[in-house]
Amino acid sequence: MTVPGSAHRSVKQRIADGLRAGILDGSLPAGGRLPTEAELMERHQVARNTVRDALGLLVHEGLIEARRPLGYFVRDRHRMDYRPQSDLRPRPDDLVQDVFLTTDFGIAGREPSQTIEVSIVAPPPVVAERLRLDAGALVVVRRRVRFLDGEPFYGNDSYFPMDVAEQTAIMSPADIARGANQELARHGRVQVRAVDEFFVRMPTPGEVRRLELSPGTPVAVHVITGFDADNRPLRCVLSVLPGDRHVIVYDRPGLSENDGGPSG
Amino acid sequence: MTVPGSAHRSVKQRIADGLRAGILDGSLPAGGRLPTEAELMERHQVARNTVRDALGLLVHEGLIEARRPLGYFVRDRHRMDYRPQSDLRPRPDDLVQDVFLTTDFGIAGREPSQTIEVSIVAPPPVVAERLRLDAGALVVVRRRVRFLDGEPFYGNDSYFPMDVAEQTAIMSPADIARGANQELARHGRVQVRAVDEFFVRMPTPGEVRRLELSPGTPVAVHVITGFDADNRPLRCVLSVLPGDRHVIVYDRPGLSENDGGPSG
DNA sequence: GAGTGGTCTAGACCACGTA
DNA sequence: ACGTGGTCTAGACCACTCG
Repeated sequence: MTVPGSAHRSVKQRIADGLRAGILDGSLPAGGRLPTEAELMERHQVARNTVRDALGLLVHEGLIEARRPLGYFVRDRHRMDYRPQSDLRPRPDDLVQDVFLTTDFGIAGREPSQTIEVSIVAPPPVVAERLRLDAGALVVVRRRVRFLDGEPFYGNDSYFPMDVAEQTAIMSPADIARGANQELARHGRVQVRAVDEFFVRMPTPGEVRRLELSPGTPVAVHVITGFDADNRPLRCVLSVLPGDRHVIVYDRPGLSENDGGPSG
Repeated sequence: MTVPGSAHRSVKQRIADGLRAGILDGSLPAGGRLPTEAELMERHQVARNTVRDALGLLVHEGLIEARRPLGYFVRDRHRMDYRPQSDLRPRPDDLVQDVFLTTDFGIAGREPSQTIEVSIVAPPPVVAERLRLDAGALVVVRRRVRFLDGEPFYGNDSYFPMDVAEQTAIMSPADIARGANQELARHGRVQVRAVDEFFVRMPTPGEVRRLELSPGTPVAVHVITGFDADNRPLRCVLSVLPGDRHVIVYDRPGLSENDGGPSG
């Protein structure tokens, strides 16, 4: 068709707009089923590929997902909180509860589990940079996936320079009894400072498989670099958090003038 | 075709795999041009739509973008840091510089600018919750977009309950001289605590327009809720950070046992 | 088995910025 | 003007899984 005066929205855009509006205003509730492709073809009198293009927009916006052969469904989000600062101070759970009454923070009743796999590898560039490693240097990595009721919750890969990890329990593919920090401290490597970074991006195909991500699900990558008193990097932890399952929470005293903002 | 023994990868997947590998190993460098659709059709002996499906995968992974009529290009990322805690303590720029030698944190030489627009609206649900507003209650919102060299850098919307904002400079569509916190404090509303939350999701079409986002670019939504000494919410700030332009950095003392982790 | 979405083909015309 | 990607059509066959 290509109606000239149709507000510069293509057919697939207008089909997507209608469905999106229904999702946002609640007339298509979370978990609800959308019309089938055939129904949308009939309703809008267009070819199947046009309908699929429209649905593809919503899939990549993270609003819907296809469950073949049941149809398309409005995605439902049950996000859990992730607290990077949890070791710094006690969690003011009472206050948070009070503040966010309607948010689902529940973890109760869900069975946690994890897989751990220890290996010696060439580090990815992001890790090599932060650990200040020479090209070709190897690292010990503890690759972990944490699950809740069998559903992957996040990936957590800890990288250690070889000289830091050797002769410690870090090399063992089991949970570290008192945590990696105390294990390192027992060997004279005390971490006194950390830098946290968050990147936001679309997942790699490997992450999609490992964390069972639906299309349209971005991830936050939380990179923690720990340093000793001499400012030498001791470890680098790379957590991959699916965006549809987490909210990252910091609680802090202070004024917090609007946003922090960019700096250079 | 549907070759049975082809490792369960579809044709479009295999075309995408080849291009992705080239991007990741550097043989297709950032900023470089990909083959045209016609060239890929010829090379792989497939229909145009199949080629487009393959390229669509990479577009939605955020790896490439189309610049019509020039072709597809490998996306280049120049991410700037965003420091939510910048008002809490001086930035240890010296240390950070030392740690991340190769990351581009430069803001120098780029001309900042912003647009501000003040209005009274019904708050979005996420804000109404955090401000503990009754249904139907209105808020004052200062909607801001910050630019660097004319390129949208992030959106920053500050919401205030009506009773907090009225009679203050917040209602004026100009920059607030000493910042909103001091302006509120001048009126007896002192913020003593804040909770930070980060959500990761795909942008809405409105955000895509406002921030000029390419397809495959997720956003981090930084929600700050500020409280006074009586634990009453004073303000809620919603920053929308394009994932291709930012890295969020926290610097903190302490042990930071691996990751914090989920809590309930 | 029936019906869903997933993949692929082979065409057509359009919109747009570069040159 | 040209070549690029963007949109749309009208078909075909396949893979999957629910009932």
